[in-house]
Amino acid sequence: MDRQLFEQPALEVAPLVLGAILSVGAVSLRVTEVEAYLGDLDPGSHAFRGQTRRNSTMFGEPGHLYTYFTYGMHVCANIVCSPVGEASGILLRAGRILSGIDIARERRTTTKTDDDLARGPARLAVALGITLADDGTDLASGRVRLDMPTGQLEWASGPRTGVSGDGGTNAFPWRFWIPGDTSVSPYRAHAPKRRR
DNA sequence: GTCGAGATTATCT
DNA sequence: GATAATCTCGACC
Repeated sequence: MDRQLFEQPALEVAPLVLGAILSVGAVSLRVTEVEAYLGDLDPGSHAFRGQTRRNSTMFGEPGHLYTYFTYGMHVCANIVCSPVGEASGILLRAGRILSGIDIARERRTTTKTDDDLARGPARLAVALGITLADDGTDLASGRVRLDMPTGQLEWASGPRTGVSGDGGTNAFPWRFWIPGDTSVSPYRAHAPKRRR
C-alpha cells in the first residue's frame, strides 16, 4: 500500500481504491464499491460538524482504518484520507469475496448467495470480521491490510460527479463502483421509479 | 425482483 | 432525548 496515495482528498483516492484487495486474516475480498466522504463539505458526514470522539480517527493518519457503529448492530469500515487534521474518508460499501469465503458464510448465515456476503457496508465488515477493535489500524501493517490494484481499472461514478452547480437535495454522496460486476449491485443505486 | 416500513444502540446536544 | 454513512423482513408486481 502506498501511504502517500491516501494523503490526497478522498475524492481523488476513491476511484483508485476500486479493485484493491482487502484482507483480514484468512478472508480477503476485492473492493467493488466505495463512497467518498469529505468531512467539512458533506453534510452527511460524521465529521461535518467538527471533530468528535467517534470520528477522531478520520482526522488522524491517512491510510488507517476507521470503524464505527451505526444503528446499533452495524459496523462500517472506512479508509482515512487527506493529511492529518483534515477529515475525509472512503467508505467501503461492497466487495467480492476472493478467499476464505467459507468463513464469511459462517459469519453471515442469514445471507443466501455469495454475492450478498459483502454487499453493503455493514455486511462487508461482518464478512471480514472487522470490529471496533480495528479502529485506527494501519492498513499497511495492521491486522487489516489493503493491497492496491496493479493498474487503473474502469469505474463508474455517482450522478453528481463532475457536475457543478445545481443545488439539488441529493448532490451527495459521491459514489464509485466497478461496472459490470454482478457480485455488486449498488444498494438501490438507480431508482427506476415505476408505477405500481 | 422491487418497494416500503421497522428495528436497535453508541454517540452527541 | 435526538440522531445516524444500515439491514432485514414482509408485501406486492
